[in-house]
Amino acid sequence: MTKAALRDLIHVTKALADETRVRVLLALRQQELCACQITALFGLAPSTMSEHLFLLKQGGLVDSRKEGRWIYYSLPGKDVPEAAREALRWVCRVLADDPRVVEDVAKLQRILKRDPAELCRKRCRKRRFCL
Amino acid sequence: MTKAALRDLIHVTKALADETRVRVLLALRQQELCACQITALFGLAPSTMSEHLFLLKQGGLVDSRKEGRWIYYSLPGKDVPEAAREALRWVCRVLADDPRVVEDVAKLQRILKRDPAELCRKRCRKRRFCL
DNA sequence: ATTCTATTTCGGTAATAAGCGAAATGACGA
DNA sequence: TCGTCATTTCGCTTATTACCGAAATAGAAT
Repeated sequence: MTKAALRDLIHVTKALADETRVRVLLALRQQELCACQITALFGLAPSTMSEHLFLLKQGGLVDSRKEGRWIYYSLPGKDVPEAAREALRWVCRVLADDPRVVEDVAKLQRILKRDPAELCRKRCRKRRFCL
Repeated sequence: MTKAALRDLIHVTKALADETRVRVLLALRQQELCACQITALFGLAPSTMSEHLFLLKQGGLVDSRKEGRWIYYSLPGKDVPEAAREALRWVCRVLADDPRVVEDVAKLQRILKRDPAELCRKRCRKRRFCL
């Protein structure tokens, strides 16, 4: 179809070849999340998570939307590139019941109850803040 | 479903996160191939290819069968693990028309015309033999 | 304008992975 | 048995990547 399907696919598989990144995708199933919420969910440095999100975006596995200072990430909509669409369905289906992913969802519920602004402040001031 | 779906899936995605390895999978669509044929196809050292094949096997993306001194690799049959089945269909479908993959198929035709024994001898004696 | 603040970019370190050649393994043939 | 040969394992080097903190960027609020 497209000319460089191989390169595109490798972008996708490299993006998926890291535990943190696939867990991010699973966390986005229900709603979009801002970068600080994702960062809080996994307890990594903001810079680290930013790089993970860049790789996901490069693979076409997430969309991002800027609103004020916040950047919201979400699973891609109808414009999802071909190489990524099936991969997303596959990953979400295979991992839906994985215990780690279930834990992540529970923790995410707690994070969503908090004010994102306050979350960010805590997160960015004192590093390694983890709910 | 299974307990450690996440670990299994990462094995699959890491196996797929390398250009050589996905090209090996595509080359196996039509027929099983022995290790020396695969090695000749890509022009890598036998030890390197052996490690690639190990990773593919670890991800459940190939089966292997020993016949005498030769080891034949093939796409997995009905016993393919859940984490790998859909991934295989996805990769093969997305890459079917990629120019590099098409080249590989053409080169593979030439390799299949040769006697595997002779191929192996050349390949293993003088390293970097490439058809 | 200046100060906060959410995110990204940069520089560096430690862990992981791809590549090779040499040596080990295991099966066949003389 | 002994050598031959296809493949794998091992030790090593180089390249890539995950991670961090510090600095840079960009948007909001004062």
